[in-house]
Amino acid sequence: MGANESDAIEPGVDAPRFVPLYRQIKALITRGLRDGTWLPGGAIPSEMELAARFNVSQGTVRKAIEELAAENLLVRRQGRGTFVATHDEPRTQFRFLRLRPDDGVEQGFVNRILECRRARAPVDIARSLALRSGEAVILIRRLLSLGETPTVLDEIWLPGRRFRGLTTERLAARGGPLYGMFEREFGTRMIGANERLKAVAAGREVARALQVAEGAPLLQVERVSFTYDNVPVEVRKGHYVTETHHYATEVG
Amino acid sequence: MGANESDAIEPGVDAPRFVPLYRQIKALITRGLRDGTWLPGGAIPSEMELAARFNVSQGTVRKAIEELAAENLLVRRQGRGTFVATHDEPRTQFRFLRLRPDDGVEQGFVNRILECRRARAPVDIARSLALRSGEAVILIRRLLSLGETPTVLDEIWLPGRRFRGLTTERLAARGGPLYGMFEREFGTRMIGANERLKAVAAGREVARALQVAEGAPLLQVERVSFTYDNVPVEVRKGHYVTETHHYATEVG
DNA sequence: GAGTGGTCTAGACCACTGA
DNA sequence: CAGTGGTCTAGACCACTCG
Repeated sequence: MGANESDAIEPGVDAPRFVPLYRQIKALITRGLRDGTWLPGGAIPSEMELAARFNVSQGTVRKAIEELAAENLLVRRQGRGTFVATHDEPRTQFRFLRLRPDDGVEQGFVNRILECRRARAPVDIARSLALRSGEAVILIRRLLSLGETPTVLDEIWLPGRRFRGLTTERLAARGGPLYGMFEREFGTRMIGANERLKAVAAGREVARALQVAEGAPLLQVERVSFTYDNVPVEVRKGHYVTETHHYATEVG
Repeated sequence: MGANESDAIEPGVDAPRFVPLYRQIKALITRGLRDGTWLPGGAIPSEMELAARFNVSQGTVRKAIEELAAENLLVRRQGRGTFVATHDEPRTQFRFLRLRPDDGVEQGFVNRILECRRARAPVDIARSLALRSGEAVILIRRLLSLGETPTVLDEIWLPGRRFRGLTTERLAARGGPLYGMFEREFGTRMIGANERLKAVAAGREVARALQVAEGAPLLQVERVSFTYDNVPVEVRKGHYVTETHHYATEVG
């Protein structure tokens, strides 16, 4: 007998002996998403059509799509179709910026780009992005303000290859959320991220940028974001002022 | 045909015009969990038996169970059965205490009860617990340490009715996680919680208890936990030392 | 009314566990 | 080997959207 010809799932450390059909279908759909066959905001083919195309039953396609919808890669809308999730929706943005006003009255952030330049990856960034130390990266520094109040100072590291051509001008030209622009202009869609939070005392530089006293308590947020197949594509080091805001999350 | 006899779903503000069968089955199973018909760690009846009991197909029961498993109320184990989730498992504890060592080397916390007494609910606690201001509550103060290093100072508020008879002695007698004891001894299982995080400067009392300098940055964590049907049953105000640890979470 | 996703059923067979 | 959950199929019908 030949070797296992499944190329849908990479073997990993513990090669599973059995891969259900719907997982293979899921991998095929994921590939279409990654490749840009179907674009963010657009519809994918109907269940019936995918079932015919892959030569499986509708129920099998459905199970694959249900998992992708649970992972926020797809959005199902009864009567209309199944759509590729996009960052150009307020709901999605809320999921990625967890800072909320204590009094519940939402206000929009104003985004100011302080800097955007090419650099060589320091060791820690390189490790997080699965690059070699010294490889080309892009560094963005930006400030989010509420009205006149600086609130979030971010330092964003991106792999140079994937974001070639990203400049301050392009960032300034495009308002709106960064992740929306990344998926439109660079074909890189952020799927999720891991965050590590600490309370720290404001250093001199950060304190000045955020207009707080040196030594003031700040929420430090380190994020590693990934795209399809858990490939890391962004490191973000943020400092949040939590005087009138809090970081909201759910556990359980 | 008679009127719709479903008493499984409460109408809510927007009474849904259509409630699928599997949701009604889900509500019936949830009731059994809430009532203690099936206890944490124990098995619920098999899919076939539930299908027969409720007079629906196995597939419908399966869909109800799948949702409950996705919400971490049930745990499915192929070949063995479906079990009621319990806090007496390390996996579950990790989900509720998000503090992790920076270097990845896990260490167990030592739990010391500083105080446990009856009190009257302040306004904010009362509101969070859906009590009237001044109603009986239990206040626990406790310290989690890593070796000799105090790391987490918690102030825990519980509704007096539900936790009648909870004393320092009972807390001390039972080691292990609080939530495990709550579900065993008081029949109240914590399902999930919302947390609000801020960076704050240590006040005098807190600084002394955590052996840090007054004004040192601390991670303040305010938690409201709920049991079945989203009923709030605990308010927790914590201060975390994040010198060598971080709060880990996922976004997306 | 045509087309989409959503529900429900019935049955066959597979993967896994434990006695 | 019996019993459990897991997969896959096929078909019927329902709820919803939109032209």
